[in-house]
Amino acid sequence: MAKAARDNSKAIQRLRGVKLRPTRQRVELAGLLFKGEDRHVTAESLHEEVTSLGLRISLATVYNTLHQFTHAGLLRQVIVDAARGYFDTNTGDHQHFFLEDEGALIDIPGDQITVAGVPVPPAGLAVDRVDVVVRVRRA
Amino acid sequence: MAKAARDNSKAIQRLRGVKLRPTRQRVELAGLLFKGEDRHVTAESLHEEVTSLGLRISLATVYNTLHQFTHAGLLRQVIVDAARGYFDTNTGDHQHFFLEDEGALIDIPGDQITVAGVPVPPAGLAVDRVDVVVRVRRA
DNA sequence: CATATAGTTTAGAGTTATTCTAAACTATTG
DNA sequence: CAATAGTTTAGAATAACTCTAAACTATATG
Repeated sequence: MAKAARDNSKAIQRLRGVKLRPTRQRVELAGLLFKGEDRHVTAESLHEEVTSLGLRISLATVYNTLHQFTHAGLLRQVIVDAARGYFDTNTGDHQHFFLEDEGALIDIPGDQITVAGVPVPPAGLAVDRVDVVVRVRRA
Repeated sequence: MAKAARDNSKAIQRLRGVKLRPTRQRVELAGLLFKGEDRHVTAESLHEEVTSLGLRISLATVYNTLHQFTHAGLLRQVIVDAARGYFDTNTGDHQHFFLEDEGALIDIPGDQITVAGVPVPPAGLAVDRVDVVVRVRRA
């Protein structure tokens, strides 16, 4: 029954669930990231968002937290751009459109794309993940 | 009938073919890149190779040249690692294994992998390329 | 074939994204 | 509520590029 807009109890639960101490910074970031629909952020974009909301979290902490969340399975890193790292709140099976002109990502549900014919990896190696990136630009 | 080992006439032909002046640096780099089988290089790795052969090409020129070759269609850039850019001498239709432990790439022939169900891109956008990266690590 | 010129190369400075470091801070435990 | 183990932070450091302006060179031209 707490005020919905600032209710961080879900974020705290989520952090406890993955054994991360619910510090003020982690709670605020988790609150932003997991509040609504799936999101794609970069460390800089998230830091700007945080700052524009009047919250105070250092950029280093944003980087640390994004990586901790990723290791904990709360986020997934998407590699589409050599210049910048993206983090995706959707950790399920899915793929991406990457809009090269504006550096934006759009999810493609995992049941929509099928990849067939992936060869057996060289001896001693196991497939970790198969990433599909559909690069699009202005027609 | 020139000495095979240092015969750069093919490299020069190739450069002329894409309207790039065959400077000493470009000829030497093209010679290394297109001499034999397909290769995957980073700017740093190629620069080290060049240097270890006693050739003298600045790192800036290696970067410039890799990009020029890419624009000319002689190379293709592969994005698999947030930290580093890879260039592939195989510009045809194909995909990659990425060995995460050692940062190496292995080609997967284009006729082996099939991607089905790619959705129509959002209005005004056209598919540029569909990249598949099979990330593998020690089993 | 000498030379003008447009294109190229380079060292080194600059930039950008990210990581490191060591000191200050804080959530949890007893 | 103090001890302590884990966190955060500013600022320095790093890594991978990119830029700049001056020196150089392939090619066209007289």
